Amino acid sequence: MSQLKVYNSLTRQKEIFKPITSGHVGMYVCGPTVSGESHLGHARPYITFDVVYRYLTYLGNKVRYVRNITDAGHFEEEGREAVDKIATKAVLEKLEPMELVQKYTNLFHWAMAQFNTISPSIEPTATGHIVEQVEMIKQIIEAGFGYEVNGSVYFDVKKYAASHDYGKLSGRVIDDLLETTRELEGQEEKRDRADFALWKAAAPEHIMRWQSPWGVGYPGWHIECSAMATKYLGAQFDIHGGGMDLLFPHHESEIAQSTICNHTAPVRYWIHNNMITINGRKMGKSYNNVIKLTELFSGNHPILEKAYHPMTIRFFILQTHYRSTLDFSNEALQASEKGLKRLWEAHEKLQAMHYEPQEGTTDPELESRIPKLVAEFNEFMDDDFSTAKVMANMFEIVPVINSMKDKTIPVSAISKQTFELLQGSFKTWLEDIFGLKSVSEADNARLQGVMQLLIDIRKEAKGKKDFVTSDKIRNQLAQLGITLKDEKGGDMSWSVE
RNA sequence: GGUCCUGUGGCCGAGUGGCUAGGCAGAGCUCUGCAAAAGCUCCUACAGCGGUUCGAAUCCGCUCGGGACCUCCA
Repeated sequence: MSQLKVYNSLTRQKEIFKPITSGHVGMYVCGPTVSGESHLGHARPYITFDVVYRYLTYLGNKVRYVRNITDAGHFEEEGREAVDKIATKAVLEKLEPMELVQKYTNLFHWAMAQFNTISPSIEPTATGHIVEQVEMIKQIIEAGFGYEVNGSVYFDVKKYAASHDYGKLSGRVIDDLLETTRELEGQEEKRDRADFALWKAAAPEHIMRWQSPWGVGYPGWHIECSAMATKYLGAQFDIHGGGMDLLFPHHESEIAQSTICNHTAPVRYWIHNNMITINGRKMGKSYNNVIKLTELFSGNHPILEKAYHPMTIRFFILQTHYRSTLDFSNEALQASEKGLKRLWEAHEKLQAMHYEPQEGTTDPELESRIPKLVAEFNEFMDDDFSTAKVMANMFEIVPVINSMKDKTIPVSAISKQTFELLQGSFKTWLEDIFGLKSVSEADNARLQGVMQLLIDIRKEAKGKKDFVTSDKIRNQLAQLGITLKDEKGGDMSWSVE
């Protein structure tokens, strides 16, 4: 049994994964800001870490998976005015802030269910942890690393950097940060350009506001994750995940805050997924190239040639290593769609198959190759979650399964033991670890009964060489989006578009 | 401007210095009443130029592309 190795952004190398407490894993993943609809880019981390979660569980760990909901507006600087994203949007849509947040939270949960992701163990909200955040800020001030100006509190990065390595995670050099030529507005209050807000005083028109020792305001951008991760996972925990774009300043600042409060580095393994790009460019609001998940599922977007099933997206994401960029295109997605169909149909055939021993039919080549390919599933996954390589191995096995189904290879070409290994592994890996499920809407007993009837009639017609009737059945079903296939040996199978 | 990543066949994408990943598309064949599916075979690429090495897509250097972060961002 090989050991799980993960690429740690902090050390920039693959390390053997060892949880702090053997058999238990604490994992925190940065969740969505529910001020708007999630898009394709957001799907990547949640699917990636869903598989990480599933795999760690499969390895026998008890995993506490915490993923926050950011429902308190994060600080956004637009021109001179500091505007709270959620508050602004709420005014536009004429909704109560919490109403808006609820709407998008529900939508997010719906999308995650479409992707068949497992719900986190704890899904804390920022608004539900204002007290914890205030407490943490107090601690930072007491420790001498925070200062108050006009009702806002900032983190003193320069002071922190004197005794700690600020920039360790993101590879940033503090002096470079200070020298940045970029002109930023609304920074007059800060002692230093590199400082970041822990608490912001709320302007009168700001709707989301809470009482604090420094006046009415709202929490800064990074503090919620520090506070909630500490609360639910402790001063130090195993894994912190999120998109690469959060490395700086978000995660870097999180480390600084938590280190001051908890006197220890908060995270053992930082895991970051890469971006989904479109025409080589990161998908993001600022680039105006966003495809929302609802649009993706419905096909209702000018870029989209058709609707894409959530499982196609999931498969598409898992066919690439999580640390590589993944470029969106209709062509690529349609390739995934077809690939997944082939793989899944083979999987279903395999599960429905029965082993029949037959003397002298064993194929030594297959008998040695299949277990090897299956054993590599674990090896590849242990190598920093190489889902793409596991998929590749599965595709190598697909022709064998199809041939067995068509009886061009006897099932007994492999031993019963190997057959059961294969059957079990496909189920475990595709369904439990990769979290894929059937795309078909055919899981309906009544429809299955109707189809069986049509198949029986068609078989009779074919038996009488009445091809007019048999073609009529097949053609009209095709028009309804149901594909009927004649198989070797006279059987027929069907699938819904 | 600073820091970092990256450039693989028609497309998408794995790739640990030596043993042609895989998917999609394309071509041929087999099976088949036809169709679809499936099976078999073919298509063997690593931006360019140098260097290290017995041997480089993989290491080093330079050049040229592309991107991310430095500002909300998955």
